[in-house]
Amino acid sequence: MGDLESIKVFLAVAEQRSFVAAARTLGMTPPSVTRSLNALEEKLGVQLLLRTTRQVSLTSAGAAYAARVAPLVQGFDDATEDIRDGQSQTAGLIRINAPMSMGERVLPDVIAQFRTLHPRVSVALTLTDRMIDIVSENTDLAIRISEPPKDKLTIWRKICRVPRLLVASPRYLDAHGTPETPEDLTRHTCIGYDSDAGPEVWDLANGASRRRITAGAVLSSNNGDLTARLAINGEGITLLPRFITADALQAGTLRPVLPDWTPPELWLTLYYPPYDRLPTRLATFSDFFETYVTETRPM
Amino acid sequence: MGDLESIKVFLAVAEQRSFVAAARTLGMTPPSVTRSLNALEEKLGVQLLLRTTRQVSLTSAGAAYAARVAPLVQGFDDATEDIRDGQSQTAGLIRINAPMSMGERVLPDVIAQFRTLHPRVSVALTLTDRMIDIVSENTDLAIRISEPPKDKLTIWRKICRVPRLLVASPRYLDAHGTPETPEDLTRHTCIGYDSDAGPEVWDLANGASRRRITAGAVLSSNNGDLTARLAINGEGITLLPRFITADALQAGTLRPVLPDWTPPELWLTLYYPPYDRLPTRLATFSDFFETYVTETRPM
DNA sequence: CCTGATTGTTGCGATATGTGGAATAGTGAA
DNA sequence: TTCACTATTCCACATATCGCAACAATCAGG
Repeated sequence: MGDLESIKVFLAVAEQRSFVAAARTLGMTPPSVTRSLNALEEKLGVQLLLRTTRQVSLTSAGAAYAARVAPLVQGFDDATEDIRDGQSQTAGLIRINAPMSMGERVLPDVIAQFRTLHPRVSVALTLTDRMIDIVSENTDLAIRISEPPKDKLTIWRKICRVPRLLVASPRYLDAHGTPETPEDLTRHTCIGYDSDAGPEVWDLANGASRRRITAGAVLSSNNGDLTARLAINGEGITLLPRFITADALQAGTLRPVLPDWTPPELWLTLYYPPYDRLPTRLATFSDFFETYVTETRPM
Repeated sequence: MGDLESIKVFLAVAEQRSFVAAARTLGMTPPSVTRSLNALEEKLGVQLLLRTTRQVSLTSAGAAYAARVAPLVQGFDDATEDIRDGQSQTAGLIRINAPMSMGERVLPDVIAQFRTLHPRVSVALTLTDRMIDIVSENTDLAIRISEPPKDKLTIWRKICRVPRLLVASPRYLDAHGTPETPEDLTRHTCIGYDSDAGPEVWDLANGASRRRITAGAVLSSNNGDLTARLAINGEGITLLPRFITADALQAGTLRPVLPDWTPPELWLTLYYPPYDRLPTRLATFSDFFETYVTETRPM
């Protein structure tokens, strides 16, 4: 018999001063109560109860032990109940990891709105642009912009497409000319995303036509906002998600380039650790995030 | 598997981030660790660990649970250790029950001296003149002046004889005359001890001669000090332990009566609850009490 | 004083539970 | 790709656990 269960039996007997009464309330048989208590007393090496066939009372050691362990048992029960609630209800901590570009733009508002809906949820937000090992980083949910799979032990969920377009600053285009065809890009400075997988490749499509351009030969960055700033400063042409360049396009500090040629689709994707079944709070947040990003604030 | 043990396994795995390492430190096999954790997670309905064959990490629920139950487990271990120490060493609480006459005279000094020798012992002292049911009164040790046995479930230990003698005040003796033989007592007011067993009987012996006198017909009390005061006030003759009347005899406010005739011996006796084996602190106190009462301050 | 009812304990047989060793699948490093 | 290591699963076996029934001890009531 487990220790904790023995202690619960002991507390029940100590409270009711009866073996059979304790057995009834615990749904056991009197013999089990006897054996459980014998085991506990033997384990402790201390006599806890004074038994007569007609009455049961505590030794002083038993009384001290009962007073001491009763709150601990209560603490276990509370912890069990809380963790169960936290699992079934949408409460508890969500550790989110996201790329910096999203962390600075959409996430503060997402989290604020979500927390007004679910006040019992806490959020711990870390920003990383590198793709992380989700399990070793202690993350419940990683937001990434990528083409879905990676390894087979993470679970992912596609949220929405992330439109991208080629952009450059008016000053740059005035100085170097506006490309008319993908082939023209080879004569331009193409600011690429700096990945350790090697230089970035832009696979552009226009209807059935496809062209492949290698970017980042002379200038690259591993951060979308930094890349955008370089482009605005007139350093070259780059390929970025629209939500990063939207403000600059609106302000006219960036202009679309080759608008008929579209790069491969990227997906806003949620990655989860290898849960067998997702905790409620993560599912709830994922749903909320999807509606937010597709309806409230489309990318 | 017991709950508490499962939790310990979980904590070991959470700390070492490895099943086999935890199995080693706990002296188990890896399969047992796996099963134990599966059982715990199933019981809680929550996934606590994210397992990959190469690394183990905590879910946020698991981290919260670990942080919460770790001090509780520590509390159990501490409680277990303390109660073991308290049993083997002379420490802990001793609940003593004594008659009022002793509580006011010898016990304060006994307890004070004992506690300077054993500072980790606490004493809870209750005074009752009635013989109590030791188990239902939550007492570890009852001090009584009586003829030993009562029922068969209590354990007793004779400490020493308690000499008694017949006494009366000089004023009473002057007024009513001094008895010369036990038979004279029948013409006197004999203050008896008020027990529900009926009127007190004085069995007096002088060598081979024996006389039986019934006392308490007109005046009785259930408290030795009160009886002594009545005698000092000249209400009659009474039979009391010497340690109660010693001061009055010294001061001359009481005088011995029929000094050649001695009543049956009473024994200072310690009664214990039906322990299978006596806790150390009770044995130590009993030994100390015996030496105190036979050597330091004989009755 | 005796009897009946209740309580805590023990013996025993059936069941279930847990155990360790070997085999398996998955993963990271060389 | 191979190799070493990890967590898991499978399976046979031993152990313990359980409930029922019988037993001893005690108290209440006649």
